[in-house]
Amino acid sequence: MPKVTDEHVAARRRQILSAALACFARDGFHRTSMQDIFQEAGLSPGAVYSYFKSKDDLVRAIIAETMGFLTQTATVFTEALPDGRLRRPGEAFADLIEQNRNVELGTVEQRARIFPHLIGEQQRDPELNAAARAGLSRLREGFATLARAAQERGDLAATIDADQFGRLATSLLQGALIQISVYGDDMDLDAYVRTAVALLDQGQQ
Amino acid sequence: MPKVTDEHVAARRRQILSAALACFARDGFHRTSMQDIFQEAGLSPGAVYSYFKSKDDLVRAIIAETMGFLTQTATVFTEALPDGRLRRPGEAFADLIEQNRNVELGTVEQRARIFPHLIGEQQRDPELNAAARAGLSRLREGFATLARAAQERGDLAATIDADQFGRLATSLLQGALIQISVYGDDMDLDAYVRTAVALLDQGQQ
Amino acid sequence: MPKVTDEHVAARRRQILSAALACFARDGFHRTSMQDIFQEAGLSPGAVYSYFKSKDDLVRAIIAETMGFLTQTATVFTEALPDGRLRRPGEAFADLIEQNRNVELGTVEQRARIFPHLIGEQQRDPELNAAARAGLSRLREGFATLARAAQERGDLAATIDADQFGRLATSLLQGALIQISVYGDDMDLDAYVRTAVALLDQGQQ
Amino acid sequence: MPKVTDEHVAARRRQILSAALACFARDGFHRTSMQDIFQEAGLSPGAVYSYFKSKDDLVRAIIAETMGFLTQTATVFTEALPDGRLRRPGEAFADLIEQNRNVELGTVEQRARIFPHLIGEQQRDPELNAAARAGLSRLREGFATLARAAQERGDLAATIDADQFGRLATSLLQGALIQISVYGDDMDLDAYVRTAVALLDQGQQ
DNA sequence: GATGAATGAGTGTTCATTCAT
DNA sequence: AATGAATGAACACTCATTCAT
Repeated sequence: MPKVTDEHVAARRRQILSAALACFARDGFHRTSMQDIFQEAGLSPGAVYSYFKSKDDLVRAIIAETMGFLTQTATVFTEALPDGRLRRPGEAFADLIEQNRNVELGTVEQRARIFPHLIGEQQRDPELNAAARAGLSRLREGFATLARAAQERGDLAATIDADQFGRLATSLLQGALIQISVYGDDMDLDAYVRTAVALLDQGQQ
Repeated sequence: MPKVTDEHVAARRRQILSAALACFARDGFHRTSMQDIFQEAGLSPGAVYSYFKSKDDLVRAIIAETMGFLTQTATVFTEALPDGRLRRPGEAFADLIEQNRNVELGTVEQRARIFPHLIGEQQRDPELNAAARAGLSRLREGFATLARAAQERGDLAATIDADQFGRLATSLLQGALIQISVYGDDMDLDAYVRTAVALLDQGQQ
Repeated sequence: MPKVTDEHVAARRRQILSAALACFARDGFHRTSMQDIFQEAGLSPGAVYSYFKSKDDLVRAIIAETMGFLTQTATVFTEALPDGRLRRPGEAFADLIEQNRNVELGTVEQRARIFPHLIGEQQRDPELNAAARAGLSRLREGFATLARAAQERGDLAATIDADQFGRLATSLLQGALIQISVYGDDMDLDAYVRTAVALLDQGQQ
Repeated sequence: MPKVTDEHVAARRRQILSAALACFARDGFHRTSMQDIFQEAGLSPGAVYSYFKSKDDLVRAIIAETMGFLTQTATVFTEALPDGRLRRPGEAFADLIEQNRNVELGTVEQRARIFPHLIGEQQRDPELNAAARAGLSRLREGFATLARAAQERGDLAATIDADQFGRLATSLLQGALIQISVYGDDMDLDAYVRTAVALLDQGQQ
C-alpha cells in the first residue's frame, strides 16, 4: 500500500513542519527545544526523528519553504498581466504583500517572526546563505526588470539605477517584516503598503 | 595587581565587549558559548565574569550600545544645519549611513550581522522589545519631521503620509543591514545609498 | 523502551535515592557532587534528572524520608500496648531504637551519618527548620506524654518536668546518632540503650 | 621588632578566626565562601592567605579551638572541689554548660550552630575524627569517673554501667547543642539543665 | 606586608539524539 | 511504525587560590 503510505508520510511531515513553524516563530530556532516540537506536534521523539533526521534538518526545511515562496512569487509578478503590460514596481510590491497574506503553511506573523532568525542563520550556513542570496537576488531582479520597463514607459526617472531600485524595493519588504516583528498588531501594514506604492511608482497611479 | 585604575577597568570592559561583539556577529547570541568569548578575549572565565555578571548581561550591553547609537544619531540628524535649514530626508539618510561607518566599537559589518539576532531576541524579551520600539520610533519620527519640512518647502509630494514615509526610510536602513548580512562585501553600499537618496528626495538634489 | 510501568518508575526512584543516600552519608550534602550520584547509581545525568529535578530536590527527598520516619514512629510508641497500658519512657526509647534498625531505605549508620548534615542544613532553610522543629517536637511530646503517665503510676518522680524530660529523651536519641557517627562500629548501641532505659525508667524494670 | 610582629600576627589570626567563626556559624563550612570571610574580616585574600594556608586550614583551626575547649573543661570538672569531694555528675553537667556560656571566641549560639557541621566534617577527615573521638572520650571518661565516685558514695544505683552513663551525659550535652541549633531562642536552656541534673543525680540534690 | 585581578578546575544542569522494546 | 527512557557532550557559571605589583 505505497499510495496510502506516501500520503501518510506527507501528512506527518506537514504536521511536524507546522508544529516546528509555530515553535520557531514563538521562540526562535535556538530557544525551541526538540521537546517543544514533540509536544506541539503531539508526537514522540522517535516519530519526529523518523521524518526529519535532526533539528537542523527541520530548521532547513522551514527555511526552504519560506525561501521557496519568495522566489516563486517574485517570478509570478514579473510576468505580463492579461492586457500584455508589465506591472508597475509599486503595483507588484502591493501584490507581493497581498500574496503573502495567504500562505499555505503558517501565518504572515509567523513568517515575519521567523524572518530575522532565518537571516541570522544564513550568516553561518553557506548552503543557507546561497539560498538566501538566490532568493533575494531573484526578488531584486524582478523589481529591476519592472523598473526598467517603467523607465522605458517614462514612468520612472531614467537617472535611477534600476538594479539598486530593485534592492530598495526588497528593503521595503524586509523592513515591513521587521516592523511587524517589532510592532506586532500595532503596525498598519495597509498604510505602509500605500505609501510604499506612492514612493516606488512616483506619481504614477 | 593593586591600585587598578578606572582606565584599566574601562579598557578591560572594552576588550571583553569587543570580543563578545566579534563572536556574536560571527555566530549569533545562542551559538556563541562563553568559552568562545573567553578565547576571543584571551581571558579566563573568572576574569570575564568579574566584569559582566552573566552572558545575558553581555548580550544586553552589546544591544544597548547598538541601540544607543541609532537613537542618538536619529536625534542629531533632525537638528537644523548651520545655515538654518533642515536636511532633506535622503540627505539625512546618507548622513546616517555615513555616521554608522565610524562606530566606536566593532565594524559596520559586525553591527549588520548582529542586527537580525537583535530583532529575533526582542520578540521574546519585553524589555528589549520596548527598547526596539523606542529606537525605531525615534528614527521614524526623525524622518517624518524632515518629510513634513520637505513638504512645506514643496520638495516632497503633499499627498504622501509623512509618518509612513518615516517607516519606509527606516526600512531602507534595515534592508541595508540585512543585505550586508546576506551579501557581505558583494554589497555596494554607496550605490545603494545613492539610489535611496534619489528615491527619498524625489528629484531634489 | 515503551510502556514503562509505575513499578519501573518507583524502582528507579529508589535506585537513585539509595545511591544519593549512600553518597550523602559518605561525604555530606555539599561534598557530594551530582557526578558522584550518577556513578553510584550507575546512571547518566539525564536519567537522574528525569526523576529528580535538582540536587536540592534529591536532598529534600532524602531528608523527608528521614524525618517522616521519626514522626511516624514517635506516634506509634505513644499508643497503648495490647494490655491497655502505656509504655514506660525507657521502654519506648528502646523500641524506637529497635525500630530504627529496620529501615526501608539505607542503613542505620547511613542515617546516623546524615543526621548532622541535616541539622546543619535546617539552620539555613526555614522550610527545613520548620520540619525539624515539628519532628523533634512530636518526639518530645511523645516522651512527655509517657512521662506524665509514668508519674501518675508513681514510676517517675513527680518533681520532674515532663516536658523537659521529653527533651532529654530526645537528646539521648540525638546523642546516639552523633556517637555512631563519631565512633562507627566502636559504639556499642545495645549497651547504650540498656543504660538509657535504666536512667529513663529509674529503677522500674 | 619581633615582639610587635608576634602580637600583630596573633591579633590578625584572632581577627580572621573570629570572622570565620561568624561566617561558619551563619552559613556552615561549605556555604561560606572565602570571599565571605574576606569581607567579614575586612581583609584582602592575600592577607588572609598569609595567615592560613587554605580554607581547610581555617576550618581545622576553628574545629580545634572548639574541641580544645571541651577537653579542657572536661578535665577541670573531674578535679576535686576545694572541700575535697568530687562533683556529682549532674552538678558537673550544670557547671559545664555554665562554663560554655563564657567562651573566649564567639558566642554559645555560634558554637551550637557549628557543632553539627563539625560532626559532619569529622566523618570524612581521619585527623578530625581522631580529635573528635579524643574530645568525646575525655568527656565520657570524666562523667564515668564522677559516676563511679557517686556509686561509691551510694548516690547512684550500682547497677548502672558507669561508662555508658558517661555516654548518656555526653548525649545530653550534644542534644542541648542540637536543640539550640533547631529552636534558637525558643529553647529554655536553664530548664533543660535543671531537669538534666535531676535525671543524672537521681534524687540527690 | 598587603593587594586584588586573574586563574581554571569543577559545579549543577540541559537537551539533541538513540535504540531496546 | 512508534515509543519514551536513557545517554552524554556541552553549557553557563563559581570560587579557592595565586602572584605581579
